Amino acid sequence: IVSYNTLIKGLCKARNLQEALELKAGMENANLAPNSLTYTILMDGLCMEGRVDEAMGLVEEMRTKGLEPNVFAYSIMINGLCSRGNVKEGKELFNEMLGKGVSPNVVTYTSLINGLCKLGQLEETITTFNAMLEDGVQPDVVTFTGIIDGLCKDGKAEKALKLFNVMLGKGIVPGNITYNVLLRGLCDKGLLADAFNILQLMIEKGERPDLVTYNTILRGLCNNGKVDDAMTLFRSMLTDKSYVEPDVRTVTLLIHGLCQENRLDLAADIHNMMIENNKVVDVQTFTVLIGAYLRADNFGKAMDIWKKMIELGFTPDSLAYSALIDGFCKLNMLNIAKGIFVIMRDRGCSPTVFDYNSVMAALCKESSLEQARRLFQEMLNGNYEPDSVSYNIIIDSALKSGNLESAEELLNHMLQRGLNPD
RNA sequence: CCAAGUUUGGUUUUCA
Repeated sequence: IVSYNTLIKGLCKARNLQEALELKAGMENANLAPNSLTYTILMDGLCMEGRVDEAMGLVEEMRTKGLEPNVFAYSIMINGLCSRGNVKEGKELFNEMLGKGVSPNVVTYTSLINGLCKLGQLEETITTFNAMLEDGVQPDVVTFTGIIDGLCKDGKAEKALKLFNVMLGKGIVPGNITYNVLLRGLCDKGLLADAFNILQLMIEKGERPDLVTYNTILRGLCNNGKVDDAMTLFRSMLTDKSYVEPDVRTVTLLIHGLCQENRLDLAADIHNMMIENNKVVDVQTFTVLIGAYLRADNFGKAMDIWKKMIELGFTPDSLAYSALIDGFCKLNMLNIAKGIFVIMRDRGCSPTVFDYNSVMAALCKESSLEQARRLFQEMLNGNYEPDSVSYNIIIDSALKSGNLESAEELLNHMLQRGLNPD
């Protein structure tokens, strides 16, 4: 049974759930009863693939086989639910486990807290955190890191910094990830000075900045008008062994930053340099450049880059087409944009709601309200779920044409679909 | 004896 479990674990890690599940069936056929470990491995594997319902099914199956779910099983399921935003059911499961007398541990609490935090439910996060303390479970570095990240993503970097200091005061040693999330939060708030202080603290404490650290800093520099410093950092990463080699994200971030400052030719030079040196670029890197050139009205250059991308054997994905569609819309080349819809379908990429929104917005701008409405209808007919942006566009166009009734009607549709107007 | 939790890149509307 140990060997079965080991094999199943390997298959799950390789995302080969199909075979993992078959192997479990195989054990059963061989009259070997899967134990709790077998179940939890599979449940975790299913959750990682987003198949949370099936994982829940396994919990039921455990019960029918007389195996009561243990703290591992509950923690995995609570994490599976919460990390996909289903905190409601996560909490239910948590209460169920309390009812069954299974004691949550630090992992269980941390999973729940993270789910709450990601939804920005600050008060309940604190309540749960306190409940954990009362329960005699001590938060560890992962718990703190999760909350710090939640605060940062909610735009509360100052609070996150305070919590970071509380953590230090408790003698908990921050890990690389802790520093990285905090750095990201501070950079996003424009608190670069604080970010660099933290970076220095990190180094002083003997934690080596990793690739994520550098990418985070580079992004912070770019987003705060310090692209030249970002360039310097990038060069250090390329040449200085005490740094870390840049990866495709580093390159994409830098190119994105340069493009936002309208330094397209420099961005393209760097991009070419990377290609010539066999460094990593991918579809996303190309997409940034192509989008930027289209926005700058440089249709020819954008097409050159697109061609180069194809020549080098990269397959454009849905977002690459989106960049084209959006670009052509902004250049008022709506017919071409619509042509891309056809082309991308041909190549197995479905246009997204985003793409429809781009075209509808462009149509509205040139006052082709009738066509915009038709496109909206086409979207509905094609089983697309318009999002609040779609509604904003189309309602805006109705208002512009003085058609108050249909604007109101659309607003009602929107509410029925549970979208919030703003 | 073997299972669970935290971080980095590209596209869309209006107004600021």
